[in-house]
Amino acid sequence: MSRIPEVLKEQVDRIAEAIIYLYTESRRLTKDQAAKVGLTGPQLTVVKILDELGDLSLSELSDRIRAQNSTVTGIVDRMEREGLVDRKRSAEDRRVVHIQLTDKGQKLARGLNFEPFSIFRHAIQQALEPQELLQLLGLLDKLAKWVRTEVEGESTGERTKKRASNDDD
Amino acid sequence: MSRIPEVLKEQVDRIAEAIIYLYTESRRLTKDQAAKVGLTGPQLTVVKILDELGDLSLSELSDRIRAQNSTVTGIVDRMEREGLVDRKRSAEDRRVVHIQLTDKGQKLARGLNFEPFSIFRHAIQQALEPQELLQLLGLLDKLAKWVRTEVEGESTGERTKKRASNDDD
DNA sequence: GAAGAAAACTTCGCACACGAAACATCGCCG
DNA sequence: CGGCGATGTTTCGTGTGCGAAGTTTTCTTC
Repeated sequence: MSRIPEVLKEQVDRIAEAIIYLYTESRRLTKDQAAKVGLTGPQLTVVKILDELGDLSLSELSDRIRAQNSTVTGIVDRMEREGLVDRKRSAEDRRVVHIQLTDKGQKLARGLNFEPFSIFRHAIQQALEPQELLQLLGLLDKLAKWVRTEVEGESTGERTKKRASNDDD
Repeated sequence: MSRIPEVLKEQVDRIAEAIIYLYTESRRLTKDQAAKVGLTGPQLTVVKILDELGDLSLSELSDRIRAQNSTVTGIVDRMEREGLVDRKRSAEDRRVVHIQLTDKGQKLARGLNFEPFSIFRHAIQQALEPQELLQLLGLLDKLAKWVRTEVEGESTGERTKKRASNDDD
């Protein structure tokens, strides 16, 4: 069961710390950048995704940004209020709502020269050698895969419904 | 400027994705676990930290959990309401508020057999060989260090005041 | 030792973020 | 056709999470 000597416990903690640090700091900086063009962090992400992929249903959007539908409803509400996106009922399935960028939203998206979490991406590129980069990717993939199977297998029959169809993201 | 061939752009994105995935999924699971004992995610973290380190001022607590004072004020408010912690004005410096676990809070903390982000820690231990673990730590430290200097150097004189005193965490 | 800067908290307003419940629509099965 | 479970979205209540402004206390500096 325990492949890892007790001595490495501290290292495990430091890895966790580092990931938490990288994530929170990146989010904070993304938010700052977004604020300069009048957006919030999540709104910036939505604008970029819609510009890249075209219209999406609210559920598809939720999957993309790893949030619940109820969360995204709120984000879209505020973006609609600002005239950045429109809601369009689907003709084929009238339960579905398609979210689309307005002209204003699209213009905004294309005028941006940064991505969400860009500090993060910069760090990866600037701080690491190509070979290290690939190493890191391999290790993180291994971790992510382990978590994925654990999460989907573990739950006692409940709570597994969502987030089961992530193949390529 | 760009040490990285264009080909690796996709790998960079995948690294970012992986970290975001690991963080958000861990947080979600931590929250689920905490809910079983009537706590929220951040509350679980606070309880564990206070049990481990003893009383802390609100600012020290903020640093530990990487949140702003105004956020922690709210968390402590609700925990105080639930009788998990007490606020004590410091005698030496009457601006300072010490947060301490109540008996109830301490009993709760010690009854828990899991840590915040424990899925995460498990993944690190179970999915990786000791040697990979050290490799990963090295790479993440490198990234974190780069971000740290970038963040503290970059800003045009503003917004750097906070978060300058992290040496060992 | 008093004016003013600085530090520690709190308050306020806003934007996520989630789960549970409500609602509308679709699909199927008889 | 008509029920009826499943699916897509919204609503609601609660809990973060942040920055700006406000309050109290301490520190500085003259």
